[in-house]
Amino acid sequence: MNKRITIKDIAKELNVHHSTVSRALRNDPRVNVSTRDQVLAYAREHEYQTNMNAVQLRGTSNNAIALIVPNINHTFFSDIISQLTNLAYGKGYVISVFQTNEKYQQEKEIINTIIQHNFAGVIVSIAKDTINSDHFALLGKFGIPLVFFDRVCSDIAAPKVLVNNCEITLQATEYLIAKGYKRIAHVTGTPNINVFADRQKGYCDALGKNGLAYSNPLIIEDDFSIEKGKEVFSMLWNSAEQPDAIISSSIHFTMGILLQARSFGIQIPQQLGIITFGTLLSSEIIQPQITSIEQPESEIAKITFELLEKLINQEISLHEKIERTVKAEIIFKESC
Amino acid sequence: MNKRITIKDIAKELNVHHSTVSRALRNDPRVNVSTRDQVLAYAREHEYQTNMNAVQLRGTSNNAIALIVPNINHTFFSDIISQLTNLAYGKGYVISVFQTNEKYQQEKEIINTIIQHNFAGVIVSIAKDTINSDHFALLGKFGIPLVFFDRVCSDIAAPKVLVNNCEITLQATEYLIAKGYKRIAHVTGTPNINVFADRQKGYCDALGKNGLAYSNPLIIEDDFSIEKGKEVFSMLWNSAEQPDAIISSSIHFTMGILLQARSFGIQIPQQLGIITFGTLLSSEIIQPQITSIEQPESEIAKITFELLEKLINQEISLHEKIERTVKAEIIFKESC
DNA sequence: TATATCTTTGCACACGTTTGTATTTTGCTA
DNA sequence: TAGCAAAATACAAACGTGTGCAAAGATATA
Repeated sequence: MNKRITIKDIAKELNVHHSTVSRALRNDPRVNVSTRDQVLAYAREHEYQTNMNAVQLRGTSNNAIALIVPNINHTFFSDIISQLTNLAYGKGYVISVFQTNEKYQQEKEIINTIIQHNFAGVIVSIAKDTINSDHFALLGKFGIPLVFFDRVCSDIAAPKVLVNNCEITLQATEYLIAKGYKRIAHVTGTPNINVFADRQKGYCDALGKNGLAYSNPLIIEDDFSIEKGKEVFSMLWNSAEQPDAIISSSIHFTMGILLQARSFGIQIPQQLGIITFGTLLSSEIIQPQITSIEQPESEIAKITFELLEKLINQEISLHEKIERTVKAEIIFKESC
Repeated sequence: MNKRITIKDIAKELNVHHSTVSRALRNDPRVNVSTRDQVLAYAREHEYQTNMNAVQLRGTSNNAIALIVPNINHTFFSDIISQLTNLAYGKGYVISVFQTNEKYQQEKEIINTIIQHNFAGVIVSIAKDTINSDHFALLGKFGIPLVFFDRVCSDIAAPKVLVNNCEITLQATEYLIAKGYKRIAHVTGTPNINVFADRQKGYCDALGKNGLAYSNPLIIEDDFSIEKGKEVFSMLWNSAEQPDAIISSSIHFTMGILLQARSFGIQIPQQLGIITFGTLLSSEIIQPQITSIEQPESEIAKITFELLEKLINQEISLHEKIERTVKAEIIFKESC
């Protein structure tokens, strides 16, 4: 394990001042071509690597972006992580991914870490637990650019990239109504999060518009898992308000519902209509094929990254109240 | 946007030397309790945050770990990322995730970035493209601890966490043979990678042991995708060597194969037996249920992290040639 | 009261880099 | 060849922390 070589080492070896070496490495025209070539050659030869901690300490630059998501291993998020990582790589940025596990406390500590490491910018989709938003305000105090996507904090001034959850859920619900379904259940997440609040609004609006009263027992808010999906479905199916259709906010829920419905011998779409948010690796593989609402992950990633970049380059300001809404799409299949 | 407050600011305000503040913040017993409390109070009040760049520049510590994977949005990897992130969080480390997209060039540049940022350690699963391993050797030269998992570099001295790919594929193949299948195809990845070389060896060994000659046309090496799966299956099925069973190294391949087989009206398991590596969100959902080989992601993550931690704490050395092999498991279902 | 011991604080330097300014060297012109 | 501008290099300070060592102050011991 050789000690790492520094700019000063090169300077000493070549009998020049280390400032000259610094300039040479950055191709400053002020340094003589021959000495520059000498420096570059020596640096390459001895595998010189910039010490970014020193660079960043001076405050000159920082190419690290932090990405905070509730769960890395949910398709929606891992797709976006993947896309963002590639976008960032292309622009010379490095992305660090953080996972909150839906916990407010973790989110808070992560924000502290980000401030301490002086990240150039932050991209966030907030945790379910998150009620207080002081930690995001803190980022602002330290002048660290911030962009929200999907799950946002309404009371923080920062660009937001949203999905048209309300609208698309309204459309999906009306589609079910048009198909003749009457007792439509909505299985979703906590309305503390804009995403699920919006979907619930769309759902309720659709029912209202079509003269169907919505009854609380048909709205279920819970944590996403296949097991919960099974439980929830059993409960719904055996209740007085037995639904004839379900809109599910999570593919995990949907899996559980499908499995349980199958074990009950329920015919889809005849006895039960289903529309789900999200998708499997290949949705075609499931019989019957499920009508789903697909979110444009790569578009979200692209817009989000562009906004953060503009924020970093000060082309836009945190206080401009920018909101971009991208359109989800209903993929019509056989489940309703 | 307030300028960020530093240790010196606190010192000036409280009329003490900044070294005293530094010690106070780290709970050094050498500093008087009352001054320490004063410092802590002031720091909390004014939202002081350590500047990690300065700390790391001094070389005292670094709590950032880099994780390099070929693809973030493959279940196997996103599961491991998720697990590792949680483990690291619990121990006060921060994990940065990098994605190579299976490209050698990107992997190389990522390694440079890691060296430049002085990461405390690196966890890697290498890209398909990677032939040369000099960049990993470079990490060693800079004294940065390194652990490989799953896809490893055999010629680099670093701990490796492996899956018993050869053994489990042998078992799976023999299982198919025992079930009466005779022309077993193997659809897999490039043998440049140990993972796929091992699986191929297990497959060939099983055939050999059971007096079945293996013919090249039944071994397909390609990049993973559903489309490729479809193509490959069409090709196989229409070839002279039409297989009666397939072992697939990728769930993407398997999806393609299943879809194509279904469109051909092929009966599973009667006309075609299938065993696949990997799993869907819920494998039960597919009819018939597919016999699969499941890898213990959380165990891999756990062992990998423990090894890296020991390396960082110098409890073990890079040259100890540590190899841990974890066991995959065949989940028997209806597809053969 | 003088001396020894312990507690608390201050001082100065180091980490590696960048950058404004001063200084030296070079090349050119009169 | 003196003089001067231009080119090249050197110097020094700064970023924010941590730490060995010295110094000062407080307390205890003889």
